Amino acid sequence: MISQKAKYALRALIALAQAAPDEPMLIGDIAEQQDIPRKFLEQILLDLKHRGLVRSRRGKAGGYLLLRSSGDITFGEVLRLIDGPLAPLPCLSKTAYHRCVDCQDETTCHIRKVFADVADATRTVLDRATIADAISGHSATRIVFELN
Amino acid sequence: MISQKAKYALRALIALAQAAPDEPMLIGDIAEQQDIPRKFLEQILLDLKHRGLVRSRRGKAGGYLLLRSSGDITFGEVLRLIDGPLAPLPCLSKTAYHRCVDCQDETTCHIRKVFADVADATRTVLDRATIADAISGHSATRIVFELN
DNA sequence: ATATACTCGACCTATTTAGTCGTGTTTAGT
DNA sequence: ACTAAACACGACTAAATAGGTCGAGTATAT
Repeated sequence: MISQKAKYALRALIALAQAAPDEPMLIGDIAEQQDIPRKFLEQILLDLKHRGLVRSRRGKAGGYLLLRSSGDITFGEVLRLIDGPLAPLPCLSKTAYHRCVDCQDETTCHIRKVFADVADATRTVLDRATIADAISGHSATRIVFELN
Repeated sequence: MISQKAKYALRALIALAQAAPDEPMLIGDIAEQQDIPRKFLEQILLDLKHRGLVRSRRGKAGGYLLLRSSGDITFGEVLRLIDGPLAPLPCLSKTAYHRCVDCQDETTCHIRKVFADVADATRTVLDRATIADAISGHSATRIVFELN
């Protein structure tokens, strides 16, 4: 399960992508439109800003704007920044690899091989799906499963 | 990330599958072989027993045995029983569906569509991969990704 | 000036995770 | 029947995470 925070982040980005491209959108407006606790959303947008996904303007006529194109922001990127690595095991993360604490031998680990397939699949889907895709309802990836 | 508990459960099942088919294996032996805290493992094996994956014999010459064939126990089943639903959103779980608390309209939810692909992929992989597959190192599913 | 709006560290509560403990019950062997 | 071996099981605990909230501060347009 992804965190509530990550859901909020994605919904906020979708709201920004749907807003007028050059008029900043207020935190309060995003919060109300998307039904997100306002103070919590402040925190989230700040994270997104620090990571360069959005920019902000303070004071009157301030608010938030998408800094990059909605077709250029992937679900994978957002989830990694809010929830951490996508991989089901730390030893399978490409972006934040570290050994499983109690792993005796990674090359022969029986469960690792199964989860490598899971990691691969989720990474592919989430790193291809953009905010723009989500809005259009168009899926970026078609997945075909074949029996081995 | 899957929980430590689920990893332990999978490793314990793998150990049982690799043991002599009709001689019970001691909790202590599984714990030592797999480097799992013994008391914690007791709890886990009890869960697996209540769900019918293993059976136990008490007293001298007691221990645990696999109740079903290792080719019949899937990773999906084990993960669901230890960690709960596989789906990344509650509204995408086939086994434990429930509405996202703050969802305004499920049919038009933009993030749901993307995560539906993720859910599909992980379900497919995990519900096909068995304990026997894990031991043999043979992958049950080949996944092909196509651009849409 | 001043009202508006973002900034940001600190704080908070409930739940979950990862165990541990101790007592009880069952069983095989003598 | 006794006893040692082994599982059963509810209760307990510490630390981390999730999901927020608070309040003082800073920038900006008018």
